[in-house]
Amino acid sequence: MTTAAPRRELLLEAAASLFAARGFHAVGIDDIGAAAGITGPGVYRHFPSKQALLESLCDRTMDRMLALATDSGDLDTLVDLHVSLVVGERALVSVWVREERALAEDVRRSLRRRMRSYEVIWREALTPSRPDLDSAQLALTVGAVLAMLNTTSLIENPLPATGRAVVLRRLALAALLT
Amino acid sequence: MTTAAPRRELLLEAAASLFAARGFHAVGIDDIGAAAGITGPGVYRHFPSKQALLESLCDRTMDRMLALATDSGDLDTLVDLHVSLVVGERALVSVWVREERALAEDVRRSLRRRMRSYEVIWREALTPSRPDLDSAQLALTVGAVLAMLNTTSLIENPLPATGRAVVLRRLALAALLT
DNA sequence: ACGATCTGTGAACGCAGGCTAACCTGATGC
DNA sequence: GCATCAGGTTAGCCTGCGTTCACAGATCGT
Repeated sequence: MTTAAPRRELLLEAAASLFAARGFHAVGIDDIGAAAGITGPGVYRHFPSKQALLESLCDRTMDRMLALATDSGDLDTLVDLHVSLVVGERALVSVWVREERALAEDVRRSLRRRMRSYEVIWREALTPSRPDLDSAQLALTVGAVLAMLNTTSLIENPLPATGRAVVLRRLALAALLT
Repeated sequence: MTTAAPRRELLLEAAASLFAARGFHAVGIDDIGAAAGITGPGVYRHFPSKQALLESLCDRTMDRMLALATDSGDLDTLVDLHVSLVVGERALVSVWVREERALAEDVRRSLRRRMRSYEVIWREALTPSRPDLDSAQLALTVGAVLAMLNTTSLIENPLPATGRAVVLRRLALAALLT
């Protein structure tokens, strides 16, 4: 399964699950190293700082989201892909959602810009279905639905992944199109 | 307006807006004191620790939510009241949503228990309208919709409060009832 | 008058935790 | 065979920041 994963990747995975479970500030460098099989300072052979680790994770999340967006045009598959991302990569998404603030200002701006362009794609996909909404209402609608899907990554629920996906997809489409 | 507010209250308001704007860990005791008109250590005349400040804020938020829930029975007014809380007390809600993790374990458990009882009220109000959902689906639906409303407190949008409330109300009802 | 209490101040303490320094080692290339 | 380097290790530095301490004015009951 995780055979012969390069150390750098191990560190990212370890950081993702630790940050998701306990939060950025509550996790020490030593914890991250230990979870990847080395000691704390060893981490600095692969990343220049603890923040850089968080940056890589958030960047990666955003990369995946934007990749989804370029793949497909209509709203339906947009929702589908986003839901599958959120359900499939819970740790990554929840870290991005909750710890974005711990990033340096410039990195945050860059991330927000990319997020904004993602939202624009959603708005454009939604616009034809909702001529009743002005642009501010459209923006709030898309923002709220995306927030719902994203923060769902940290809700605990007995449903298996496929069940979650079905419910979320229905919720999102109902909110967007009703 | 804020004439003759007792210092303790000033501190809570200052902490709320600072935590909301910059995050718990990025705000120092000195900042909080300064925003309330005193120096850092003076805060300890009113609160035993920085965490206690956060606890008070989260407790207060939860108090308000539970107060709403007991006031009214049917889903429609439940949504209405929650939306008006979220729109009216953005700082309080966003602090609770994002900084809950910084709390001590026992306080968190207590808060979660109260939140859970709030969600149960929502589920009971929703159940008659949705006989098609089993209990896990119901729980996820309610959790997702509440998460949407709550996290909306940190979305920036040109719409005025009333406009926001209208959109959010429609989104929530659509997601819940469709 | 006058202690007591409440609320505020400046100075300093303690310590957690991110990061650096110095050293070690096995693989690799020439 | 030996220099080099990637990738570890342990020990320790150092800064920020939450918190405590000793003290100073008000305000107040008696």
